[in-house]
Amino acid sequence: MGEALRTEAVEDYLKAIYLLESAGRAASTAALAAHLEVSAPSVTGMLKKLASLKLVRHVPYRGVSLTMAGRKIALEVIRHHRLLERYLAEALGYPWEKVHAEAERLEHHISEEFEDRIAAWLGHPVTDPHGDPIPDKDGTLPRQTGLRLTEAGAGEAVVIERVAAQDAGQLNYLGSLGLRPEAAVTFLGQAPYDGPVHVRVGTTEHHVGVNLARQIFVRRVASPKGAAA
Amino acid sequence: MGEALRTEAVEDYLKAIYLLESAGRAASTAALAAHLEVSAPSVTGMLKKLASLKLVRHVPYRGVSLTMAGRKIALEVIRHHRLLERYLAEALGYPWEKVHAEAERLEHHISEEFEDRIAAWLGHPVTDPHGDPIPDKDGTLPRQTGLRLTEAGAGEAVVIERVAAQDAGQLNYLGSLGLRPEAAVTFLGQAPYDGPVHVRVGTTEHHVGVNLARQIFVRRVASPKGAAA
DNA sequence: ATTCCGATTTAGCCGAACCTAAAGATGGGC
DNA sequence: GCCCATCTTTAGGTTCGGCTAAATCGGAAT
Repeated sequence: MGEALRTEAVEDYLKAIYLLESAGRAASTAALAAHLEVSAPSVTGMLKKLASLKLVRHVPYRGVSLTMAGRKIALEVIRHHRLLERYLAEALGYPWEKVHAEAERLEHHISEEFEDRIAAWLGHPVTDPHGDPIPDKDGTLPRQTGLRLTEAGAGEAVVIERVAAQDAGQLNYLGSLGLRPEAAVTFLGQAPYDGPVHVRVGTTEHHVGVNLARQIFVRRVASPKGAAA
Repeated sequence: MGEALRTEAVEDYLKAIYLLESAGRAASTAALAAHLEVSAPSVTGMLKKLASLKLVRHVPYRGVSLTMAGRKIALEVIRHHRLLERYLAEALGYPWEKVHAEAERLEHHISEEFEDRIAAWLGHPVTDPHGDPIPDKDGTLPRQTGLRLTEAGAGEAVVIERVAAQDAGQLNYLGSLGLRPEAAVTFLGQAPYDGPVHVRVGTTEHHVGVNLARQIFVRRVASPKGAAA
């Protein structure tokens, strides 16, 4: 006992709590209900169960936080998810906007052996196709250093590190523009009053709505070979 | 509605009924209970549900048979299972005695897109690693023509078509002897009183217990290049 | 300090799929 | 033709994870 309680629902809740926590947002009942598409009372009920299992700390009316044991499970599920996304993209040619849904289905059902085999096949990657870090088997995560594209200096050359958009249509659109992890782009600036963001990819310029652009995280690039003054 | 009822349990029952039917054995409550590792009353309950969904015909105290709708679902699940087995073996290097357990986990959770992509990757194979036929997308099955190894004529050259053993240890053993689908072997004969079966694989002879040998299905081979009188 | 609104929890319920214990059907042996 | 062992179903109950409706909490605004 202790392993028997790892139902799909339990794993889903722990993952959702982890993702909310790591996005800086509070893991409130309402946020979890929205994330998991269940009613608020269902969330309360499950949180009480998770607390009794010592997987979360639950302060009534104040939300939850993961215990070490809960975080461990969450990271295992996230590792499965992100490895699967990467595998689906690389081994089976899935377009990046479709990998999430399929990985979501499979993440609870793969064995440790499957996990190990796809990780080895992929060469133990550290990020998924969206640029999100893949937790190590022992639960350590590569540090994300990025800033938002919109926070770069005007005219600055950057490399896309991560695209946080979830919607398949948005991802497909960004992909068609070449705005995906590892792409080198130049942030040209932003029109006033939350206007569109101007960005150069290769030789073409694109305008991207602010809300979408804010989902793009980049890292500064040292100097794109001999470009410094 | 009509799709919503395809729970994992429903799919498992339909698959088990199909496999029992196609093995010639009656789909009795007891047989299903043994196969699915649940109690007999649980089976009765589910059969009533399946009957109300028009997926099986249930004559109380007489067992069940699949309707067309039920057979369709069973074949879809079996297609998933066998495609997965093949994919795990070929794409990820799983040994054949391990593919069954992993496919069992995943078969209910892959999307149609995943099914299509692995089928294409494999080149639309018609058998799984055990030699069992993979149903087509429209539900048609390649016909199995084989006879049991023990039914071949003494001294006859045959090709293994299918290995029906389920146990991982047995499969591992047979594999280590080279007794796997597509292997060309010669049936040398059988010791009296249900004694071991003698078979030649390549240049070496092996003795295999009758019960295990009876799980091996073969097809007669025309003439192994210039071997005829 | 009081009110009020939104967020949360409690209370009570449902369906799916399992279980055990007990009752009922079937069919083989005599 | 009857009896009995075996198989199957009925009866009643559990757990899990969801739901709605109603009560309650807590913080923001007056």
